[in-house]
Amino acid sequence: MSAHPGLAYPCLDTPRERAVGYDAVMETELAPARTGGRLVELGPGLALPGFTLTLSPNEEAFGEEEEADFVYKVLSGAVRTTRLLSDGRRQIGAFYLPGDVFGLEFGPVHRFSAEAVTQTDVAIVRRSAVERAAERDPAIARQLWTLASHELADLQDHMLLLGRKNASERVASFLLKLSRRAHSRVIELPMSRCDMADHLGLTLETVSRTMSQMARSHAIDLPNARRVVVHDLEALAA
Amino acid sequence: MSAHPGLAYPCLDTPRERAVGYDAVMETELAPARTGGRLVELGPGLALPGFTLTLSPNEEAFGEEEEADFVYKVLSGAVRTTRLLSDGRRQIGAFYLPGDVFGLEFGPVHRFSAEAVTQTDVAIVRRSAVERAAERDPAIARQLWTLASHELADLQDHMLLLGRKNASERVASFLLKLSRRAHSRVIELPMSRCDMADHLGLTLETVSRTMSQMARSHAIDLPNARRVVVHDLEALAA
DNA sequence: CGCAGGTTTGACTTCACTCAATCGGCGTGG
DNA sequence: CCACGCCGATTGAGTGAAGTCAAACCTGCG
Repeated sequence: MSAHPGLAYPCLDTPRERAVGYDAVMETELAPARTGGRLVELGPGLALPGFTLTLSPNEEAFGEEEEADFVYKVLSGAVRTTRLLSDGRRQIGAFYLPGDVFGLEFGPVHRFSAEAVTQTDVAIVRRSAVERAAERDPAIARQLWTLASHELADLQDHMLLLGRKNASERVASFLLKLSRRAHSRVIELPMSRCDMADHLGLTLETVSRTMSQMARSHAIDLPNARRVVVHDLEALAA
Repeated sequence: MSAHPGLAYPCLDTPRERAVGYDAVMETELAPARTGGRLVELGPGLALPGFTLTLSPNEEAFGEEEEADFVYKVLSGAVRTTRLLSDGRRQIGAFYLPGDVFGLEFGPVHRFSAEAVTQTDVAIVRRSAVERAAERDPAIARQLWTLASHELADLQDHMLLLGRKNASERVASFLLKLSRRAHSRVIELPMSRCDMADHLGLTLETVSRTMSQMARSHAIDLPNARRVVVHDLEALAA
C-alpha cells in the first residue's frame, strides 16, 4: 500500500497500481473503518441516513469507472479527484474540503477516482436513497441541482484557468479561491506542491518557484510550506 | 457588427463589444429570423414545442450571465460556447454540431456565451417547458440527466487535455473526437484555426504547425484547410 | 542522530508563443 | 476575364515561460 517501483512520474504513491487494482480496496464493499449509521446532511435541509468512514492519506474512496453507488461528504480532512493518462500524467479535477459533497454523478459510474489527501472523515449516503428522496421531494431535487450547478461552475472556471492562464495567475487564482472559501487570509494547505501542480496543470517546481516569488514580492506570506497568508493576489489572478 | 479597433487579441470580430453590449442583440427577446412553432426533439422521446431560428456567423445565441430561459438544439451549422478573460483571452468550452443540445444549465444564468461558428439553424425550447415536462415524466428527467452527464464527461476529458497534454496530443484528440462523432475518417472543420486554438489552449500558429506536421508524417491528409482525412491519430492522442 | 519526505533553488533545455512575412482562395469590380 | 484586396492559413526566425534534471535544504520522526 506504500512501497512502489521507481516510476517516471514524480509525485505520490500508488499511481499505477491504483489504475489496475483499485477494486481490491473495495472488495469487502467498504473496507476502511466504518462507524455506525447516522443522519448525513448533504445540503441545507437535505439530511439522509448514512454512515461515516475514515480514510488514511492517499486511500481511495472510489476509483475511475467504478459503479457510483454512494454520495460522499467531507467531514474533516481533504479529498482530491484524479484522472490518469496511460503514461502516469495526472490531472486533479478538484479538491473537496470539509462540508463539500463529492461523488455525485449523473451517469452510472465515476469518471474520476477520489482519494484522501490527508487523514479524512467522510460521510456516505447510498445513491439510491438520494434518488428516491429527490423523486419524493422536489425541494431535494432542487438541492441536488444546486450542488451539481456549483460543481459545474467550478469546472468551467477551471477550464479557463487551464486553457488560458499563466503560472502565476493559476497559483494566485487557486490560493484566492481557498482563501475565499475559508473566509480568511490565512490558509492551511492540506495538499502537497505536487497535488497543486497536478490540479493547476503545472509542475511542482513551477508551483514552488511561483509561490516563492509571490512571497518575495509580498503578495503572500509563507510562514511554512503548508501555510499561506494572502495579502494581495487579486491583481495577479487575472 | 464587423468593424472593430485594432485589438491585442488575435482572432474573431467582436471580442470586446460582445462582452459589454451583447444584450442589445437580444433586446427584442429574439431578434434574428424566427420561424414558426414546431415540435423540437431534444433527445430520444423528448419532444417539446418550440421555435427555430437562424444565426449568422459570430452571432450570439446567448451571453454570459444572461438568464438561461431557453434550451437550444443545433439543427445545422455549428455553435461554440466561449468565456473571456478581462484582457480578451478566450476559452472555447465546446463546439456543438447538428443534433447537439446546448444551453442547458443547472443554475439560473448562463456561464458561457454561445455564438454561431457558421450560419446555423437552432431550435429553441423554453426552459420552463422542459422543467415542467421533467417533473411530469421521470423518463424525461432521466433524458435530461443523460444529456448533462455526457456534457460533464466531455468537460472532464477536456480538463485532462488542457492540463496535461502537449500540442500534438491536443490536436490529435480533437480531430479524433470529431472523426468519431462524424463516423467518418473525413471531417469538415466548421471552425477556424483560431477557434480550435482557443478550445485547445494553444495559439492558432501552433495548431496550424501541428496539423501541417501531421500531414507531413501522413497521420492525416489535409486536402484543404477546412477538410481533414484522419489516418493514424490514435497513437498521437495519448 | 540520521533518514525520509516533501520543498526549494539552480542550471539548462525545450516546447510553444510572438512577431512578421508570405501564401492562397474567394469575391468584387474594372 | 483578370487584377486586386481581404481574410484566414501557413511558415520562419527568434524569444521566453515553464519543464527537466539534479543538488541542497528543511522538518519531523524513529
